[in-house]
Amino acid sequence: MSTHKPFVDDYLSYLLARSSKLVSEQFHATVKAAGLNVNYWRILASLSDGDGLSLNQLNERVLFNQPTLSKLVARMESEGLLERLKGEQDKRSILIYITPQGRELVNQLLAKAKWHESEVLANYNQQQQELLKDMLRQLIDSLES
Amino acid sequence: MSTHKPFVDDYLSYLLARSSKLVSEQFHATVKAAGLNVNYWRILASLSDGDGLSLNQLNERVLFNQPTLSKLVARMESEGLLERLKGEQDKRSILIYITPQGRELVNQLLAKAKWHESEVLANYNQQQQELLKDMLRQLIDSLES
DNA sequence: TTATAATATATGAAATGGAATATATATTTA
DNA sequence: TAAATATATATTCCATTTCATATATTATAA
Repeated sequence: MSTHKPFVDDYLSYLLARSSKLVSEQFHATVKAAGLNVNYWRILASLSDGDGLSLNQLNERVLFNQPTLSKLVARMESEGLLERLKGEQDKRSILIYITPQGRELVNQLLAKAKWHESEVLANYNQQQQELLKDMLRQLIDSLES
Repeated sequence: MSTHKPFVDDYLSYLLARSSKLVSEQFHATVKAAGLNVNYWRILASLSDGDGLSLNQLNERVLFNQPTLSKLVARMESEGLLERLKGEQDKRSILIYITPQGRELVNQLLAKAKWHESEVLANYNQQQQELLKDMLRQLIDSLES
């Protein structure tokens, strides 16, 4: 009998997809309990440290595709979580801001997200945690260019 | 001016989602060029090292949700890539096998996938590559239990 | 046993996502 | 500057996914 390691268990893309899904899905329960859908949460979290991004800039962070993000942002505006303002210099662009209501929601969740992360990483010491994140950031940088 | 690090750039779930998406999307062009859609590829890759899994078992690997996988598998059968057999011991279950045609497709892609992975990881030495994968595997294990 | 609960998969209606394209504005070129 | 090209966002239409539930089979309990 073969002790051959399954393809997917040694395939980086699979390991990333699987870990990503497992980590984020655990947190989804919390997100939904706060009355948000997951895409809304991703958008708000991406804007949380500085809004006024254009749709394009926001999309570079959240990696949806453009029509999807366009529709999501429109819905979120109609639900009072975001505000869209036409760009001053470039009138094609639309700049996206978090409303006070959206801010309140995301602030609650940011704290919970950090707490959840610390649970997920409880088995690693501080140095290992940084190492993992650094490797991922490096990977992302190399793929973006 | 603040040099504060954006929330998402230090948030594990985001780093995983982003790296996962970037890595897999790069490879999608190859998958599509082979005439496959991405979900088909994931399913075939997950079965490549041992088929005859039940729908449930397969779903534990691919992490779709059950109706989605059920429909995908049905379509893939109708397109000649998979075969579905009713389970012997448990007649509720359905066991999924790759057809010769599906096997041929996936074999081509498995080789290309490994090559792509080596490109993605070119900046890391062998030891770092194993370290990254080990950390991800550990993370997955801890989340599955 | 027979009734009850649990499990594996399938199905249908509604929501969502994506490809192609439209619209509006900006930039470049002749 | 006028025309052509490029860019940012929106919209339409269609395929796919999801939620809820149905069906079939198995396991458990009375």
